[in-house]
Amino acid sequence: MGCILVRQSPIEKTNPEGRRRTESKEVRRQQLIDATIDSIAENGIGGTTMSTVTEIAGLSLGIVNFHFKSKQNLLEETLLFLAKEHHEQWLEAFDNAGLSAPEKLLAIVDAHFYPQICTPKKLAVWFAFFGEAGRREVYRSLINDIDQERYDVALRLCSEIAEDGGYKDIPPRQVVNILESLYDGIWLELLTYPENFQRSVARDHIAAFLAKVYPDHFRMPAFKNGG
Amino acid sequence: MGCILVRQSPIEKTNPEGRRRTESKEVRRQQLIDATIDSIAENGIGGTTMSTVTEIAGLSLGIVNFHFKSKQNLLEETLLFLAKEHHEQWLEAFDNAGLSAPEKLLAIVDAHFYPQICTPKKLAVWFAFFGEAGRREVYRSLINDIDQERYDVALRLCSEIAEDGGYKDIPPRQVVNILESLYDGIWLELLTYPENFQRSVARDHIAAFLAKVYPDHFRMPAFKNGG
DNA sequence: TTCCATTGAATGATCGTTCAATCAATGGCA
DNA sequence: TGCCATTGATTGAACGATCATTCAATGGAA
Repeated sequence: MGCILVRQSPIEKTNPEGRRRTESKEVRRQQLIDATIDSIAENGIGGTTMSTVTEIAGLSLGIVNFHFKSKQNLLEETLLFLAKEHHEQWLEAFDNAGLSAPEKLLAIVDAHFYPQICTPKKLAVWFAFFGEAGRREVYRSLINDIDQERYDVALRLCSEIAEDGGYKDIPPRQVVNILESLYDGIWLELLTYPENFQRSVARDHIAAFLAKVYPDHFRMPAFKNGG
Repeated sequence: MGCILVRQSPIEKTNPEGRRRTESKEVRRQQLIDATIDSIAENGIGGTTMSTVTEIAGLSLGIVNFHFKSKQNLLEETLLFLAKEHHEQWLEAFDNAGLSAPEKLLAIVDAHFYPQICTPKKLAVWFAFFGEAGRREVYRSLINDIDQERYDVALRLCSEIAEDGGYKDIPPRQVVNILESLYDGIWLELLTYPENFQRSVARDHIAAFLAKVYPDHFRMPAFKNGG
């Protein structure tokens, strides 16, 4: 969880438990963000306190207000971390995909179900933020730019596919709106009924939609019984 | 908001503001549930306190613990009220619809976007509950039976339609799963971007999906630019 | 007068935040 | 290298605010 990005200092001096007492700001901030994700997933935002976060991180109570302006700031940085992580993933998938528009679009879809992105823990945190009625505008404006880019790219791809295939009954914008709804809706199903769904099947549901809308450009996945 | 169900006592004696001081348990409970919906929509679950609820209801602080076992019990009764309200609506729509399976199914879809059900306030409350990570199991088991019925009915209808039309590429169960995901996902879009979507357009998105999956049984809605 | 709904002050618990004290790492100096 | 002063990270007790809940007192209906 972000540990890739942040270098741990070389082990020079360690306390009896093998942990350095002091670390760089960067390391501590990520450590606290990771602990916040764990705490929200387990206790919800309402049940997440400075105590739960610092206890999970194995640090002392006062340290959050040293590395973050406030608890609210810690929450916002946590949301931003998840948004950036997702953004990196789909952008990388997009770049590495084949050159055709369907391949590019399917890469974006698939990125939603990567093991690093689509974990029960992170889904719980996403919907914890989305569900915070009092601060929806704050959270939305935080990730708006990041989300907008994905929307725009998908719209461009769908327009190209629709043009190429002469698909006229559902305009590209509506296809993208349905796609975006499906991401969220299927994520919520995965979160609510984890025993009934697998990531791969969830992904196939979206692929099936695309195969129906753009039949000459996407292959219908094979569905077994159940799932 | 439920006011239809609960009779206000006849006005016999009123205080200077024109309100009776005492009311039946039934009236007070609904009054507090309505106030809870308002409070959650405005402040979130975390920001909803005994004070915010009783202030909105125009009652005194201590009254919630007189009519409900606890704050948590008030929250659960509120969720249950919304679930039952939704259940009533789609069941009535289902009964009043035409006899064919497509008509029945579309009635269930449409019920999700009734003005009484699909309000910004109530959507905010739904997702506030879904987002509560710490108590997801509690809330889920509360509404599970109610939701299961809709799922089963929809599955039966889709099976009938698939049989009738010889649709074989997406099994009925997967169609229903996608439908359920679309309800949630489109509700979330309506909640997050209320300025970009209208209820009727949101409903057409689902109708468009059905027209693609069961083309001989559902008509593709006409999409204008935008929306 | 009886009964029950209603009130709101009081209580104890828990929260976010502050900050003086403490600890460890680093750089300069001998 | 060995030693010390400086810097900055870390700790946790303390504080004030806010919360859910309790309950004795009050009000109104029958």
